[in-house]
Amino acid sequence: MAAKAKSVSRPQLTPLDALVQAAECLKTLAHPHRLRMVQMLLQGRYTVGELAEACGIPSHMASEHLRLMQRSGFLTSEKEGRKAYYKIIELHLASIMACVEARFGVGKA
Amino acid sequence: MAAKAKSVSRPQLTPLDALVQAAECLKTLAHPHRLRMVQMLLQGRYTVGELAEACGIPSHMASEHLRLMQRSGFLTSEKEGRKAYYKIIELHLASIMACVEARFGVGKA
DNA sequence: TTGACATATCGCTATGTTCCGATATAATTG
DNA sequence: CAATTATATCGGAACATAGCGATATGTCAA
Repeated sequence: MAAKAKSVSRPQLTPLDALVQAAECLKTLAHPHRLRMVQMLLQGRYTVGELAEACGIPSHMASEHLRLMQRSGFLTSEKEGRKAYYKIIELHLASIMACVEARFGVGKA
Repeated sequence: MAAKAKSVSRPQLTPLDALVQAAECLKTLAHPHRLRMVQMLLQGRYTVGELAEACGIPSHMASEHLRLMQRSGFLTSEKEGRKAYYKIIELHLASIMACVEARFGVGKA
């Protein structure tokens, strides 16, 4: 099967089901408050309340964003007393956030 | 004071309005067919029909995805006869796709 | 135990997105 | 010119998501 010129120059395509997963992860990330939370969590451990305050949202909404990211495998949480600390477990988030910061600035922009 | 890490280690936050823009861009990217199109376009120039076929969707839907990405400043198009060639103009897409491929594989995964 | 606090969950509404058929425009071919 | 091809746009149905008040759960302090 001689194929068309194209099939020669496209050895580098990600399979569709991987792209479906990738799209879901990007969708999870694609929210300003969730981006802020990820950015903070890449620098340390924070509670729901701290993240909520930094985003200027009620803490029950921060809780929902965090739950969503936890379901996507981005985060995990540890309870300490009545507080819940979240932290990053998906290490690729660091490089993706670096890309985002390279494009959209990191404070000084 | 015991340098509660926090106030000291927090000079690195992206302003909220930049995160709003970033979230919009990520949302634009967060679709499997659009990821496929971007991945292909990072390797060359393609027409609407070629991209549609690679995604297995009707070309009028490819056209909509492409228009969306054009509005987000990712792409531009050039008409040649009755065909329309699209190509990447947002160069940061290369590094973001590299992150995505690092996490989700690029064919061999 | 009572009350305040921190977090989590539920139900609802408003809004947005995806997909699709139908139709429109524009270039090429016969 | 009419028919075909390639792309673009419109309108609507199905579905998903964001945000919010109300409420629930678990923890601490007095």
